[in-house]
Amino acid sequence: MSLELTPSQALGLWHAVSLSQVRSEAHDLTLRQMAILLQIYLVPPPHTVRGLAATLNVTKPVITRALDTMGAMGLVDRVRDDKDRRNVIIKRTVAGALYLEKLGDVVIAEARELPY
Amino acid sequence: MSLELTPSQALGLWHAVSLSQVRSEAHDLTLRQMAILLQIYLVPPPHTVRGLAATLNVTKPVITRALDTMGAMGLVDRVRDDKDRRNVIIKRTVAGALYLEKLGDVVIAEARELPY
DNA sequence: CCACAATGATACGGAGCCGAAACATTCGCG
DNA sequence: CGCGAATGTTTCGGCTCCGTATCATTGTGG
Repeated sequence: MSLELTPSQALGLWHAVSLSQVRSEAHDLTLRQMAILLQIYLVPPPHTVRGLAATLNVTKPVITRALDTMGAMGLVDRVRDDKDRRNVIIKRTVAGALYLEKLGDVVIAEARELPY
Repeated sequence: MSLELTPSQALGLWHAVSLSQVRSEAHDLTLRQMAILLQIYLVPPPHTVRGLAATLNVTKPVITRALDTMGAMGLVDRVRDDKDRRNVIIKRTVAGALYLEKLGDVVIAEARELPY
């Protein structure tokens, strides 16, 4: 059975999680960065700059810069593809997995405490 | 009964909605702006700059600037409080309500199409 | 081999947001 | 009245992100 939400639940959940993120997080990710991170961790590899750019419907420099930023945070890693050295394969990290695990916990907790 | 999500559902929902926002939206709101907008529309008025700053745990200029931006987009409106002219009351707009209604629709649609 | 395509990174000018501090206006209270 | 507190705005320098164009490296096909 699919997950059926009422309009009140949908916006209430988005509100509660956004609020939680804003309140707690000193260094929050951009919506684009968040989407890239989730794509990397929730969709089977391999992930490339070009592939992510096509999926998110943004230009390649957007992906490169986001990977620079999140790479510096330790959330992702980049490795050259040895079969085709033009490609860069984006790798997951323990820190990235932990980051998203915490995000999932927040979503679950806020969903549980929603009114009706 | 409360809304119980599995970790997979929680992150999958966040992923799908973020992706949808990034792909479609030319001019996306900051996480802070989103939190402010949702706070204004989901919590009973009145809303003031000071109150929002305290709720979101940010400084007042953050609220002022976000209201400038979202006001220019027509998503919110500002009116001086006649009882205490130091206060500014933040008002909802039709465009803002419509914007959030569409966001709610996206969340509901993505939740419905989540795997297991 | 060599010209061309593909991939990702970089340069550059512009725009938006940030935190801290200073500011203008209004209220309250002695 | 007058002075300090409260409220919201503005200013400042700095940082990040953006889009376009260009570059460097690597693969591919004739």
